[in-house]
Amino acid sequence: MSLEQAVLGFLSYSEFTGYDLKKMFDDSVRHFWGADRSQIYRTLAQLKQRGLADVEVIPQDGKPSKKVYHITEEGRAESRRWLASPLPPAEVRDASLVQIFFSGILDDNEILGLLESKAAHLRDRLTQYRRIRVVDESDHYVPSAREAFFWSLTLEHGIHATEASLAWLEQTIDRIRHGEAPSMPAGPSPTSS
Amino acid sequence: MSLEQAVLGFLSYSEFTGYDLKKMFDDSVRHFWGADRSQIYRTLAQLKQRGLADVEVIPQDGKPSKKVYHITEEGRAESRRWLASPLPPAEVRDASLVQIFFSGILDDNEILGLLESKAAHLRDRLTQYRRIRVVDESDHYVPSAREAFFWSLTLEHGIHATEASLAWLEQTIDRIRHGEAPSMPAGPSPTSS
DNA sequence: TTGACATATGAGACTTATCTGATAGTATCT
DNA sequence: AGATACTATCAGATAAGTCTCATATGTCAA
Repeated sequence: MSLEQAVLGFLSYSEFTGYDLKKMFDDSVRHFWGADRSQIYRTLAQLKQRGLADVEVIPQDGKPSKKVYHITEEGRAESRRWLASPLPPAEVRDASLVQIFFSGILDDNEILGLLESKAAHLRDRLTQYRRIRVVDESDHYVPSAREAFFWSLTLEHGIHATEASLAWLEQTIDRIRHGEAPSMPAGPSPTSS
Repeated sequence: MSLEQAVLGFLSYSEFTGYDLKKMFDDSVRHFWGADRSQIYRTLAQLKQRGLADVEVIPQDGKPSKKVYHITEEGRAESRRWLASPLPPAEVRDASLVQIFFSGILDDNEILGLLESKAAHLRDRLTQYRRIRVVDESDHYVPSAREAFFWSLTLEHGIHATEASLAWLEQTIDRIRHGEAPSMPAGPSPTSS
């Protein structure tokens, strides 16, 4: 499971609590692997159970005690093993494409509206991506310039992929505007008999 | 849920059995929405329970009886409603990117090997996409040229998106080959100290 | 003072998806 | 005769992910 591996990856940089990890997920890998709080806490418990991480409970005054997780040697080995093993590419699972696939029953204007809304979403996403601060060594949890390089590669992937989808959408909108979508067959309709 | 909507979409073209639907999924929407046999049968049962589809049991000699599902008027209305409602874009969830994100602990050659393997996978995928027969009206279950147009749009999206990922990968491989990835800090290593 | 926000953890229920295998008959290949 | 594959359905287990709620305390602004 990749969530497990992502958590292990962060722990290989330094020790963290579930709370820290949630924040790190949110501002570094969320664009390709989101994680829920409950999920992170459960994953940490599992890692501990499998001997890939250790816990240290640190009581704090004023705040609830925190559980700091450390990676173990086995954890490090497991992470390295996974990082070096080839993975099949991710399966696409996109409800918007399901919508487009069956959208023939709508009329061109309705479809254009939908496509415009999808395009707007993607433009938003692009803006967000471009706003993500360029990670550099001054950043507190970037272990080294090497890590920063790979971190930024994944962001660039996000930008490239989103731009491609957007370009396809814009081209598609254009084609439909120019009447390229064949019209609905006369068939049985409420207005014809 | 989109699986429900995809099934409903097919049923709006014609009546089908679970078995038929499984095949249709596999050769038309699998590249953006895969479905398991169990999942399809369960979804059909739910659609029936919700009054969106009707069943007709047809005994066959030699083969087990089949259950042919028909869409109801409510089903048609529900499908139309969903198709016309804007959806948020799909969340990305890509284990390969998790791998790349943390791959700084590997050496450049190991990383290049991984990236090459990912590129090979994407090239395969592209070949498969390009081999998918261009849908046309001679095809038995294409309701009309209008549907065929939207079907092929989704395929084009797949091709564009895959090409973009591949281009990014190839560019990345090049950059790493040219030594752009900063080297690992000296740090504590088994050979130093 | 009330509510939002930040720190900090996690249980519990639910939904979604996948994997395995049971059932049952026919046809085709080796 | 035996193996494989196609037609046809679906239960059951597990895995993975989402959503809501509960607990506890401190700070800051409206």
